[in-house]
Amino acid sequence: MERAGIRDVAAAAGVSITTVSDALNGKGRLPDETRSKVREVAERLGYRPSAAARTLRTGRSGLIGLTVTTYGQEPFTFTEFAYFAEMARAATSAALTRGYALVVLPATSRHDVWGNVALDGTVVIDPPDHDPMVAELYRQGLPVVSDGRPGNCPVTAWVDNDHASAVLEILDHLAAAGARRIGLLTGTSTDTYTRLSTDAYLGWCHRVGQEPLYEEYPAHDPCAGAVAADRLLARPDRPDAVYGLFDPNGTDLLAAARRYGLRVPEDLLLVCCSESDVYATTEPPITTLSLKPQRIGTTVVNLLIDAIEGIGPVPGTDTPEGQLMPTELIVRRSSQRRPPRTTVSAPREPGEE
Amino acid sequence: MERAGIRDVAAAAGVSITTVSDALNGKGRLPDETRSKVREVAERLGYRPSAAARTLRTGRSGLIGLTVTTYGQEPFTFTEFAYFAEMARAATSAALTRGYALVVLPATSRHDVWGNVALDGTVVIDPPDHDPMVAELYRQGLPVVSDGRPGNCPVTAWVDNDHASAVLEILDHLAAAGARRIGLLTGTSTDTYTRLSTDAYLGWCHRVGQEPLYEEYPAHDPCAGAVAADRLLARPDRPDAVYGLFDPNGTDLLAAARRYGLRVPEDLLLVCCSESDVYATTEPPITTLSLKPQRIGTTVVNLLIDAIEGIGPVPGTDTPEGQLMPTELIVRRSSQRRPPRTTVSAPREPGEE
DNA sequence: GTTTGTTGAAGATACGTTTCTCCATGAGCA
DNA sequence: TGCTCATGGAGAAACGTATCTTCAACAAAC
Repeated sequence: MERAGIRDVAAAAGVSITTVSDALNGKGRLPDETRSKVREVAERLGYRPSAAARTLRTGRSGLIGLTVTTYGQEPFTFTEFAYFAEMARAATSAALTRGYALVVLPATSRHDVWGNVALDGTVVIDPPDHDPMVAELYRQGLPVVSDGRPGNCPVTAWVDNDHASAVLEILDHLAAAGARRIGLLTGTSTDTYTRLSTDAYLGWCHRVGQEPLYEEYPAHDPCAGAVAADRLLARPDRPDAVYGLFDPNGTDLLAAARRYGLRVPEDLLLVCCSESDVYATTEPPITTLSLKPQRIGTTVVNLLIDAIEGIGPVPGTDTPEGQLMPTELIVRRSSQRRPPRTTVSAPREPGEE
Repeated sequence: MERAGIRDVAAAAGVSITTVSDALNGKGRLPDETRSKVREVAERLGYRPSAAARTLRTGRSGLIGLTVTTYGQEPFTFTEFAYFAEMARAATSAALTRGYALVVLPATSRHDVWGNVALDGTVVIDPPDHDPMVAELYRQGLPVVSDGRPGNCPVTAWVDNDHASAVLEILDHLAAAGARRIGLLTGTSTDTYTRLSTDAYLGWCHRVGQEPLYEEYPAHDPCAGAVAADRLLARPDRPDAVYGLFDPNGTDLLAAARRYGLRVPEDLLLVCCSESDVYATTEPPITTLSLKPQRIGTTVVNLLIDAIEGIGPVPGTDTPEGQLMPTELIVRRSSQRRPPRTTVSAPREPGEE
C-alpha cells in the first residue's frame, strides 16, 4: 500500500496531472465541477502532496530558521531566560499564522544540520559583530532579520528595544522613589543588550554625578549571578537601590538582601529585567522591566516573511530598516518607598466562615 | 550570480555529476586525488547541495516534528510550564546531536503547515485518547513517539514518568513530616498526567483512611490557579499539607497561605511539581517534584530517530515499547517540620568589612 | 589468447511536483 | 464559410539530487 501520488489521483479521476494540480491549488481555468470531482478523489485516496517535491519545484519550503546563541557547549540555554522562551513561542505562533513553520537551529554555522534543511529565511537573535554566519546566509541570498541591532553584518531588517531609554526610565523611577546610590548588576558579555544598558547607566551616573556602583558576571551562569548579587550588597559603599539586567537577578538580590538583613523596599529598592510573573508574588513583589518579547518575536517573523514574499521595502535599499519597540515597566512594591494600599483582597476572609 | 548546482561543480571540475555526488558524500570508488579535487572545486564555487532535492530523492528530510497541545486558541502556551520549555530544549538539542532539526507544530491536524513540511517522524506530547492526528500520522507510515502514555492511539514508542509512584512518594513524605490532612491542587483536564496523579492521590486517601481534600481548576488558566489555591485553603476542613500538580501552584499556595496567616512549614506543608528553580529562593524554599524533562526529551527524540533509521525494535512487534523514567523529589524547607540547619552561608558577613 | 576481475567514472533514470506552452473544441460574428 | 476568442484541458520540461547500470581500460590468471 504505497502512498498515493498526484499521478494516482489523475488516473483515478480520469484527468491529467496538470488538472489535478490546478484543481487542488486553485489555479488554472477549470469548471467547479471538475475541481470538486478531483478534490473528492484526492480525499478518497488520502492524497498528500509531497512537500519535498513542491519545495524543489517552487523554491519555497515554508520553513524559517530561528538561530539561538549558544553559551558554552550546551546548544541552548535559551530556556534560562524567560525572554527567549517567550520570544520563540511568539515567533512560532506568528510563523504558523502565516503558513510557515519554525526550525530552531544553533548559531554555529558549521553544524551539519544547516546544510540539510531548506530555509526561506532566518531570524537571528542578537548576532555578534561581523557574524560569519549571517554573512554567509546573506551571501546565499536568504533574508535575515535580527532581534537586536546587528553588530556589523548585513541584515534585511532588525527589531530591538530602546534599551538606553528603558534604563534611564528605571533610574529616574528609582531616583524619584528616593534612591541616592543606584547600583547595577550587569553582565560580562559583549552583546548589544548588555553594552547599551551598561553604557546608559554609566552615562546617567556621569550626568547626575553619582559614582557608578556595579558588579558584572557571566550572564549564562546562574550561580555566578547569586554571587555577584551578594558581592554588590556586600560593598562598603552599598547601594540603596539596584537594577539587575537579567531575569534571575530579582530573586538573587532578594535572597542576598535577606541575608544582610536589608528590608525591601525600606532599605533597598529593587528592579530587574524579567518576563517571569513570579515576581508578582514574591515577598515583596518586585518591579520588573518587560521587554515584551511576544511583540518582538511577532514583529521579527512578520518582517522576515514580508521580505520572503517580496512585500515591504525594496531590496535595492541597502539601509536595513530598523525598528524600535517599547518596553514596559511594571511597578510593584519593591521600588516604592510608600507601598500603595494593596487592592487585591482575598476572595474570603479566613475567619469569615 | 546564480547559486551553483552540482552540475556547475561537475563542469568546473571536469568530471561527471555522479563523480561529484560520490566524492562529496564519500560513496562510490574514487581515488583520493579525485575526491579532494572535487571537494576543492565545490568549496571554491560555494556549492551547497539543495536540501529539497536531496529530500525528494532520498525520502529523508532530517526534520522531526514536535507537537504541542494547544489550550484555547493560543497555539502555544507551552512556555507557561517550564516543563515544556525544558523538554523542547532537550529534544531540540538531542535532535541536533544526531543531525536532525526540530520543527514545532500545533496539535491541530488541520493546520496548513502540516502538509507543507516533510517530516521523518513526530514527537507528540501527551496525546489525548483516540487522537485523530496521531492516527493519521501512523497511517502515513511515519514513526510517532509520545511523551506520556498514549491514550488509545498507535504509537511507535512512548516515554513517561511513573506519576503514580511519584505522588505516593510525596504523600508518604508529607505524612512522615507530620501531615494529617493532605490536600491536592489538581486540574480539570483529562490528560494522562492529571488523571494518573489524581487517581493515585485518591487511592492513597482511601488506603490510609483520609477523606480526599482537593480543588481542581483548568490548568491552562494561571488566574484560575491562584483562585483555586485560595479556595483550597479557605475550606472549613483546611488541609495541613498541600501538593500542587502544576508549576505555578507553589507561589500561588504560598501567597494564599500568607493571606490567611498560615506559616510554612509550621502550619502548612507545601510541595509542588515544578521545573523552575525559583522555588529554591522563595521564603521559605519550596519542595518540588521534578519530572526531569531533559531526560524525557532526550529519550523521546532518540527513540524516534532510532525508529526512523530502522534501529531498535522490529516494526512487526506491534506492542509499542513503553519506558518509565524516574522523577526526583527535591526536598526543601516547605515540607519539613524541623527545618534543617541552613548549610549555605553567605560569601561574606555584612559586618565583616 | 581468451577469460575474469578490478578500478574509475560516465549515462540515464527517478523522486513528485509546478507551470509554461500549446492544442482542441465550439461559440460568436462578419 | 472563414476568422477570432474564450474555455477546458493535456504534454512536457524543468527543479537538483542520488543511485542503478553500464562501460572502458587495463591487469592478472588460466
